[in-house]
Amino acid sequence: MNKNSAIIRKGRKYDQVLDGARDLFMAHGFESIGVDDIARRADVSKATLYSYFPDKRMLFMEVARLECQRQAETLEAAVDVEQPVEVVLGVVGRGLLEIVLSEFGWNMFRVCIAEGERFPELGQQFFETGPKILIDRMCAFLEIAEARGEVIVEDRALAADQFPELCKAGVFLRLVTGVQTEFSQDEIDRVVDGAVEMFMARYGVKAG
Amino acid sequence: MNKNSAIIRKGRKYDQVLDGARDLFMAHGFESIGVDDIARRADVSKATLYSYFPDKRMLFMEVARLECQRQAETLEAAVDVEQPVEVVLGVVGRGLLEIVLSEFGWNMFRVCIAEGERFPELGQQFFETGPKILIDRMCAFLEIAEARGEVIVEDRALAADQFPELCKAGVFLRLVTGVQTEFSQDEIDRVVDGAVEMFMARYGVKAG
DNA sequence: CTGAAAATGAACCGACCAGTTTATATTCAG
DNA sequence: CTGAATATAAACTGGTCGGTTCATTTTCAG
Repeated sequence: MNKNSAIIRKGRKYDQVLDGARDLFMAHGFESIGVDDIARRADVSKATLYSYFPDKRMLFMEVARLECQRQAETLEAAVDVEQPVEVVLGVVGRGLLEIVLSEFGWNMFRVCIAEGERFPELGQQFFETGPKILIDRMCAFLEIAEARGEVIVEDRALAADQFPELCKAGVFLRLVTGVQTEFSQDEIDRVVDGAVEMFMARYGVKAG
Repeated sequence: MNKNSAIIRKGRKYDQVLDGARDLFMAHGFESIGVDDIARRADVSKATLYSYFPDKRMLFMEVARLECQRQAETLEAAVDVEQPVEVVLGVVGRGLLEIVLSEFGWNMFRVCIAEGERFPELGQQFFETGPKILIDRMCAFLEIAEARGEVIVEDRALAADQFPELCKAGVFLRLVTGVQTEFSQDEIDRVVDGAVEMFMARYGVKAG
């Protein structure tokens, strides 16, 4: 047996636990899932679970960290900065909405907010490993686009905050309040296209 | 003693309970507050409390309903639709941010999301009595403004969703994740003014 | 003053759940 | 084969909290 595996991961069933936890947490949030549920789902004893993770929170944070990372990488891979601004924004917007509307995005958000005062580290970790990355990339991209003469942005940080928010217009609030839980591709296109149009109207350099 | 008061309100200490509940819920959210805490704060016995409200949820929903109503009225009173669009939007934006950043707004939101799956009615009630009202008024105002020739808005519902979202750019996410909890007037002005500028760039009718 | 309605408080119930312990069983390297 | 490391099941602890009950006291209209 390869010695590295024992060093890198702390035991044979480490990933099993993580996978089970991810499934349940992402589907039902944090509080409504018991440690017993996770152990059962992961086909692992509770004692084993606690031999890997000090407590439920830490387990959740690890799940969240990994999942955020995965989502960020997926979105980033879909972007080609060589494309015109409108195209890039469209891709980013649609990708963002996909995350926001996914089981993961929704539950991640829910837990961050719900548990905000009981463990604040989570919300901050989420922001740093999720939205923050998007905003940073957005800033960098706007700089490139400005160098290409496609846009003029005085306050880049503000613009980078505005676009993602614009993409969630109408969708996010209805989602989190439970007023609407399913969104058609048409609805998504309408809001993303609307966001791109608005963004370009404000920052785009006129044709020519 | 006036007979109506007995009919309208169900007992002498009804308001006492409501007030105590509001204070605690708005300051600490839903789950972290116990029914015993509320009874103690309201100077009322637990049994009395339960003689007015069937359970903790219903108590919270009533508190939420009243508070939403109050906030909506305050914001509405501050608006003068006779003013130019830019001015009205500025007032609305600043008023909205004040609500969002307040103890009430923040906790209201938190609870809606946190308890979303345990009692969905709350989120929906919140949406209907809060954001929905703003959006509706916004639509109506855009129609008026368009009649005055100040703006041209093809998709009014979308625009009415976009503006409030734009006002929260950068602020909301940092707030709920706990990354930033205090916002200076300068920061608020920057984002609201940015929102108005962007909105006018997209929908405003050029000078003249 | 009086009697019904309202309020009290304190004990109590039952459910839930994170985390621990223990005695037993399985795995696997050497 | 052996023994140390790891895993297991299940019982147990300790605490929280929503909601109920009831015998007693307070309030207040008529």
